[in-house]
Amino acid sequence: MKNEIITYNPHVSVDCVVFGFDGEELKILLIERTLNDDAENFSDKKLPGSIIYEDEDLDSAATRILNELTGLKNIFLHQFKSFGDPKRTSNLRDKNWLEKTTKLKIGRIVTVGYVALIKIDRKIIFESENTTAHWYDVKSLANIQLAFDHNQIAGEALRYIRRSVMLEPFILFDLLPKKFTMTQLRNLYDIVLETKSDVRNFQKKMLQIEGLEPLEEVQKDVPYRAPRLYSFKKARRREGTKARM
Amino acid sequence: MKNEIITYNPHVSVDCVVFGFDGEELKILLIERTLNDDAENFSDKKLPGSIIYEDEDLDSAATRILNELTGLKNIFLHQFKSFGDPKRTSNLRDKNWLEKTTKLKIGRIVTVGYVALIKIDRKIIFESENTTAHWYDVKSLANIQLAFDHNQIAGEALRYIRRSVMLEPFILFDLLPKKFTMTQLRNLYDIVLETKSDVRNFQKKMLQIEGLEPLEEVQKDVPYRAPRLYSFKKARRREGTKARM
DNA sequence: GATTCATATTGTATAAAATACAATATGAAT
DNA sequence: ATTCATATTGTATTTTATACAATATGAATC
Repeated sequence: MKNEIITYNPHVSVDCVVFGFDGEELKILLIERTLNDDAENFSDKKLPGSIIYEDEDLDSAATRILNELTGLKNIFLHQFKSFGDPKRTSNLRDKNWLEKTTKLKIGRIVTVGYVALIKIDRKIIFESENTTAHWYDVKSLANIQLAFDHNQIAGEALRYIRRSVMLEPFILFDLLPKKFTMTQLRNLYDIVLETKSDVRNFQKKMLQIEGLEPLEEVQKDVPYRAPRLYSFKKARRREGTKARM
Repeated sequence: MKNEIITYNPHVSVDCVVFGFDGEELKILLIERTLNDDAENFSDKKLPGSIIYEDEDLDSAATRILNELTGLKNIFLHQFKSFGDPKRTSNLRDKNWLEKTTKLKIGRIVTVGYVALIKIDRKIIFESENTTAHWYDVKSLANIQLAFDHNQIAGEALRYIRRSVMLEPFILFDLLPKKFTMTQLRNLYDIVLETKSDVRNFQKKMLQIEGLEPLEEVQKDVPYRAPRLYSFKKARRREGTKARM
């Protein structure tokens, strides 16, 4: 709600792929898109994203738009890929929705993809004037038809995260609550990398990550032996371990 | 030289960071940019790149533009990052040059960065009506002021390549001639990753890459013991080695 | 309080990979 | 025959990865 006149750049957008983890499943944040038109009347899902302002950096646009659509603040968004198929906005339904919501004549839009790994209990405005947000199982993406090329974008985001985890496994801690169990960490790791880790070997390997510390505390309200909790005190983010020979 | 009328999309461009290796130094392909204006008169360097067509995929645009500017064909270009600082085209010199060469009114341009690793003896049109191309030491980039934000783009490309090599060292073979020596391979590896490999250990490690084969042939015209030549027969490109635990 | 249940926790032996380290070989040039 | 400049090669040690399952814990139930 600024006073200045804001000009849109209707040729470029950003889309945010936000991942969460509930201890069991990898989740993705999607928002509802509805159109009540003379011609059409539908509701489906899309990634949080929108066209940028004319005088705005891409990173800033991603941060702003994610905030506007979900209320999320202080999210570390990382650019991972841009998508520029000239036909990516030409589906009739997408076209109608765009022109209705932006009130601009929309031609082709190149979109810049951003990804974030967040704790699933971060405060999200799930219902607002403009949007409805929800967490969905990443698994279920195969069965949901998202707007535009958002299925493709989400897929690429996942592949990007996978590569990142191979180089810097500790980025997974961004997805876990402040206190978590080793089993949660292992589940997450195996879901992202599509592996099946051995319980003992995994434990050993993780405990040599600097910053991962066992707490004198166990999980509560479990109907069996309570697992120990761990926390991650981020050391400096290192730029991947440097290969040496 | 097509007959159809081609429409530009003056809001989006691609820039190509093409790396080569001469056995000693990592090289980058830059083209000359000159402007003879009433006001200004200068010549400097830039990455091969340009605005895209309105009806053109990003990947196709990168391929087309690299070809138009350097004659290079069948180059595997990989998108690595987009750059969208609203001020990235607002330097006066850059602005003048853009409007002169495109004959379009140019506002803000978001550019999509592509990277390629090629054999340095690939046929390049170094001189043409429009452009002059040259290989430059990547090292020397610190002392060359490129057009726009091209220094930044080249830097990001290098960091991108570094990460890729950590996951998939065999991409380095794209930079080497069909037959190369172990010393060349080691030099290249060490330049890209900024390491200093031990000669014996490096040899051992490389020889377990499937596809890397010693030839019954040695380098010629060397004034000392001739080193053995190797070649790389690309097995299937694998998507990084999958971590297992 | 003994038993069941469901999950947590832990160790050891073996194999593979990474590292540290320098003497000898080769072929051209003198 | 000697020099020169670089190529080639092995071994011992350390570190890391892997394979594998018995015991511990605490809550719930009888």
